[in-house]
Amino acid sequence: MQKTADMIDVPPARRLLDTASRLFYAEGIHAVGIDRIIAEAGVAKATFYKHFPSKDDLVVAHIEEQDWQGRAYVAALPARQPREMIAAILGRIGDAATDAGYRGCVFLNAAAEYPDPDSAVRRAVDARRAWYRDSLHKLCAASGDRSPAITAGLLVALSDGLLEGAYLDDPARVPSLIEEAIARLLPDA
Amino acid sequence: MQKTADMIDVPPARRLLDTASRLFYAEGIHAVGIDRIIAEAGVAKATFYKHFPSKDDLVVAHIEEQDWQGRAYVAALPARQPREMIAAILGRIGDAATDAGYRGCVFLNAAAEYPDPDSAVRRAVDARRAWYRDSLHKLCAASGDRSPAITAGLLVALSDGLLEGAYLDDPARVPSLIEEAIARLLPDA
DNA sequence: GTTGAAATAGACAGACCTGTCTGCTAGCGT
DNA sequence: ACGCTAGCAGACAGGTCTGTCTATTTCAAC
Repeated sequence: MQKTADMIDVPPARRLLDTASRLFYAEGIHAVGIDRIIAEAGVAKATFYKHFPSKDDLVVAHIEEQDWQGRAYVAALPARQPREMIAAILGRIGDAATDAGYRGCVFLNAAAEYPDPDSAVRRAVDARRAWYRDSLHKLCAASGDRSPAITAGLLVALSDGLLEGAYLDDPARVPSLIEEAIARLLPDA
Repeated sequence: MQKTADMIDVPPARRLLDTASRLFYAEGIHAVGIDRIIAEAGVAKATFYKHFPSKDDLVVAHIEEQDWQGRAYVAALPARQPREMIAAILGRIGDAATDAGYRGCVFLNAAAEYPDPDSAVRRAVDARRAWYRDSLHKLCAASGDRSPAITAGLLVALSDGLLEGAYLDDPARVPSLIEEAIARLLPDA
C-alpha cells in the first residue's frame, strides 16, 4: 500500500501499531500476517523487525495500548458517586457495542487465540482484567456494598458477557441490558 | 501416532472428530493443522478428505457436536420448577469451569477466530446461542417473570461472562458467583 | 560536503498450511 | 476366486508464515 496523506510524518512504529490493531481486531491475530501489516502500513520488513523483535511483541503492544485507552477513559471520568461511576464504566460497553465494525472484546478475542497462560499476550490480558476487576471492586466498596468482591465479580462477568453478546447477538439490546443489570446487581437501588 | 487400544474398531470419522475437538479446544482452531489431526487420529489424509470435504467442515462438525452435547444435557434434566431448571443449567458452567483443561467456551473461542458472520462456523455458533437464549427465555416466562426477554438476556450474558472468567480468572470463584447471580437476577427470590 | 542513522525494497530460508493425487493393502460379500 | 470398498502411506503443488539478510536511498546534523 502506498503511504497516504495522513501517514506523512507519522513514524513507522505508530503506523505499524495502528495498522496491526485494526487488522488484528477485525480479522483475528493468527489470521493476519506480518507481510500484510507492513504492506498496509507502508513500512519495510526490516524496519518492522527493528521496532518489534517479533510478531508477538507487536501483539502485546496492541493489547497494552487498548488496555491503556480503557484506563485513560476511566481516569478521565469526572468524580461522581460510586454508583454513577460504575454506570459510566459499564455504559462504555454499550457505546462500543453499537459501533460499526464492533467485533467483540479485544482481550477476550486475543485470549481465545493464546492458550498458554504464561505467554506475554495472556499476561497482558491478565493485567487488564485485574485492573478492571479492581476498579469495580473499589467502587463497590466505596458505595457501601457489603460484599464488594462478589458484586465486582458479577459486574466483570456481566461486562464480558455483554461484550460477547454485542458481537454475536443483537448489539441494540445491550444498552437496556446494562441498565437493567445495574438495577438488579447493585444492592439498595 | 500409532493407533492405541482404545481406537480399535472406532471408525476413522469418529477418531478424527474426537481428536480435532480435543486439539481445537486446547490449542485453537487456526493453530492446529490437518497434518497434526490425522497423525494423532491415526488416519490417512485421503481418508480425512473423504469424510470431511474441507477443514471447515470438520470445524463445523466439532461445533455442532459440542452444541448437541449441551442440548442433550438440558433435555435430560428431570422436570422441576423453572427456577431449579435455570439453576441446573447455569450450574453446568460451574462444573465445566472447575474441570482440568478447561479453556473457555467452545463457541466463544470459535467465534473469536471466525470474523465472518456468514461463515458456516459462525452460523453454527449462532444456532447454539439462539437455542440457549430461547431455552432460558421459556423458563423465565414459565417462572412468571414479567420481563422474560430481559432476564434471559442477562442470564445469557452472565453465562458467557462466567465462562470467560473461569478461563481467564479464578475458576474457584465461579460456583458462588452463579449462586449469587441467580439470587440477584431472578425476581421474587 | 560528509558521515551516520533510519528507512526503503525485496530476495531468501525453512517451516507449515490446505488440498490433491498415486499406489498399495486388507477385508468382505458373493 | 473376484471385485469392490475403505483405509493406509506418503509425495506433491501452490501458497503463506515468521524472521534474516543484502543492498540501496533518504535525510538531518555537523
